[in-house]
Amino acid sequence: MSKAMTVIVADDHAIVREGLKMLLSTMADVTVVAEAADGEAVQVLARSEPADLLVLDLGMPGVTGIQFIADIRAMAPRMKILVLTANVEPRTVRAAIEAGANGYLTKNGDPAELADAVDALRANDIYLAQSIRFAVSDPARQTLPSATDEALSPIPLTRREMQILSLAAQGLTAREIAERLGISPLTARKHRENLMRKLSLHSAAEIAAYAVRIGLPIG
Amino acid sequence: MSKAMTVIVADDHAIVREGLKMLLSTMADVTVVAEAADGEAVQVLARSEPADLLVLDLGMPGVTGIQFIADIRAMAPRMKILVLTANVEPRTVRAAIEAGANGYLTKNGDPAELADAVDALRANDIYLAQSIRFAVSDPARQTLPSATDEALSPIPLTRREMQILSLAAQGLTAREIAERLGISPLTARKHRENLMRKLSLHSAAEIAAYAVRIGLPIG
DNA sequence: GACGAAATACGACACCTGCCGTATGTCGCA
DNA sequence: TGCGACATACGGCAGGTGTCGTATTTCGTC
Repeated sequence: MSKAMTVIVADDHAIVREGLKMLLSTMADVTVVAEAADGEAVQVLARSEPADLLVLDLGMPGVTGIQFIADIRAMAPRMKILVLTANVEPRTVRAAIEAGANGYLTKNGDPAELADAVDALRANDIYLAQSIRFAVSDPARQTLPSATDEALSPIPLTRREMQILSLAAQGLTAREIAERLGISPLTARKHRENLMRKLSLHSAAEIAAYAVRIGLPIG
Repeated sequence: MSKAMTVIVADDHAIVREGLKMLLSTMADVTVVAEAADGEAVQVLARSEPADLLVLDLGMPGVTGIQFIADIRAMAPRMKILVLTANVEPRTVRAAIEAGANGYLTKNGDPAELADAVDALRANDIYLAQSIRFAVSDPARQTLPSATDEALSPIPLTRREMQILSLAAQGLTAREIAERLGISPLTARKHRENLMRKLSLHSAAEIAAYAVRIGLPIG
């Protein structure tokens, strides 16, 4: 019927990309036209050759969380974004959708859901993995994402805080972080302090555990 | 020529399993006969229905590192073990091989390596991913793994150290750990010190990241 | 141009950490 | 019986952390 749907596959693991490509290629009217291994490649593709669909692993290097989705959404407003990640924190799911993602799959889910998700997105629906559907379906949030922004907002971190989170997660001290970013150790410390308050974390260990769990780039 | 090679695919992400199965099914004489999503399932399969090959993701829940490989090797001595992980620490690669793994692939590597690795293992060779080959090829380690045990052995932790690792990973201080275990804070501290030396970790953050990455129960 | 958000920067204080010692009791195994 | 591994326990010291302040500059947006 309609012409083939073009897809960009973005995941830092080549083996996972290959698996996704094979899974997608079994679907009718789906063509994988490009792949990306880091956030920058995704941005370049979104700007120069946006496809109909982007399958995006949130744990990639250079993909600093939710803000990245909003950036891609801004670059390629008509491209569907299907987030694929191991992360199942309700907060992140909500935030991803509000930032402009059209679907959210977990790596633990039934692989058949990938096909369902692609179909749903093709029909301009939003698709959430079975296992996390409850997270967004609570009655207080039935309104369209475009409406409420400031309500229970998904703890937005600033760009700087995102950087500090990533570096602190690697066990770097405030001084080391400051050196890498070319700022004062006291400033690095203050950024960390702020992000810890936002995320309700209380130690370096909790920062690291949190970062690994949400699949932040650790390298 | 020969009969088909039976394979068990073990990864906690269903989508990755599915991708691996598709990749493997494109190879001649390879049949995926089972899959597992956690360490326990792998052990059950190894005991009851060992296959010719186990493709094992080291990052799975219940797969507590190197010791797990040795256990599987003991349960099914004739089953080839192909380790697949994002981890590229030379130490881990060496330890995995010494514990009885027959191959080591990284998730970042060229997917074509999977076929190469399967072929190599079928021919009773050991296969290492291109990107990490240097790690084990240093001349000082050319001896057979069966010979040297005490040398750089695969980092055994005592029961107590395991407990402390788990608690420290949650961000607990020495005092809090001591309270939970009913021992002196100074003793808890010493246990932590010892396990850190064994694992070459140097901060609470690294402990937490390590624990989450190897899938320790996080409480 | 005015306002707010973000980024920058500094200080103080109690506490914890990572690293270095040492020492004693228990238990298994050769 | 004795050796070695493990668990227990204590202390010092330099440095880092977590939490509380305050203050200036830069930047986007209304």
